[in-house]
Amino acid sequence: MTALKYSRQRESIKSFLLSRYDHPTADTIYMNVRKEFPNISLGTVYRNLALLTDLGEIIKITTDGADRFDAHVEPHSHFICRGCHEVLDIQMEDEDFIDEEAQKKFSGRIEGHTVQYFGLCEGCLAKKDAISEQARA
Amino acid sequence: MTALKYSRQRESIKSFLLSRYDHPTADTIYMNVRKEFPNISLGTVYRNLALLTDLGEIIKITTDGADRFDAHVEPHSHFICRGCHEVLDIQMEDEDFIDEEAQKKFSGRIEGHTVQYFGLCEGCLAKKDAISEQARA
DNA sequence: TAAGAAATAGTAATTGTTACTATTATCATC
DNA sequence: GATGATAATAGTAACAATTACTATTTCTTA
Repeated sequence: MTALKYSRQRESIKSFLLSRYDHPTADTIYMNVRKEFPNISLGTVYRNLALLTDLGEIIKITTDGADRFDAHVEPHSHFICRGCHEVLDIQMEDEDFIDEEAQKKFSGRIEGHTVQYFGLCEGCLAKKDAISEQARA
Repeated sequence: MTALKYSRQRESIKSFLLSRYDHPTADTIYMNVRKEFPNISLGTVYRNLALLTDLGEIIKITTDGADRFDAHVEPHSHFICRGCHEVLDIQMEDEDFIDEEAQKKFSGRIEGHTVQYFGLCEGCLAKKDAISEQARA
């Protein structure tokens, strides 16, 4: 039953995540929370991220390289740039029906889904165009 | 320009992957290809998996734990069981329109997407029901 | 069949994450 | 407010997955 006990470190981790919209990694979170708790341990960051994820208070985004975290839990999708690997939000209205579609063809129980879009972000697209321009000259 | 050079090991890795529909990890691939090449190196497996992924001949599935690989590249989605972590295929007909929907709200270029469904597979569902049954008794 | 380059095996190093342990912080009860 | 039970912490060690390095081998082409 192990009751949950308050911790300032956990509070700080969560409020840092709430202030960010760029899906930071555990390490970035560690670097920033250290400003408030100079000797917080990286293990504490990981433990609390796992705990908050289990509680449903934050979301873990598993992608290439390190996992990323997001305290904005309203359903939304992510775009991952294959140029700079930045993770951006995409607000989709009502994707739920695809669960129902998938359920029709599946004998287990579908509880939800995640969508990751990929391509090039605005910045990388501009950079790429500049290079093609240059090659043409 | 570094020309691509044939290798029996790469061939063996690819043909093993083509024979499987359960999205094996690098380690499983290593174990199996070793039957044909007893002293193939794990590094060779990783290097070729990365190369084949870049060439678009196989797909890398990044999820909790080790990455998984799939040589069946026709567009399809994956279901990941939160009980046993098994990865199963789900064939969806024409999901492409969601790229178009997402593109409307996004200033970069969306080239594609992946969907991962989650829930409980048939086996884990049965197991869970058995436990509830027992609890009731 | 000989030369040049890519791929390999074997091993070491790196990265991201989890586990362990002695100490500290939180919280309910007095 | 002091006390005791236990959850959470800092610090460090261990771990698993993956990548990097290097001397040797294999493939290609001419």
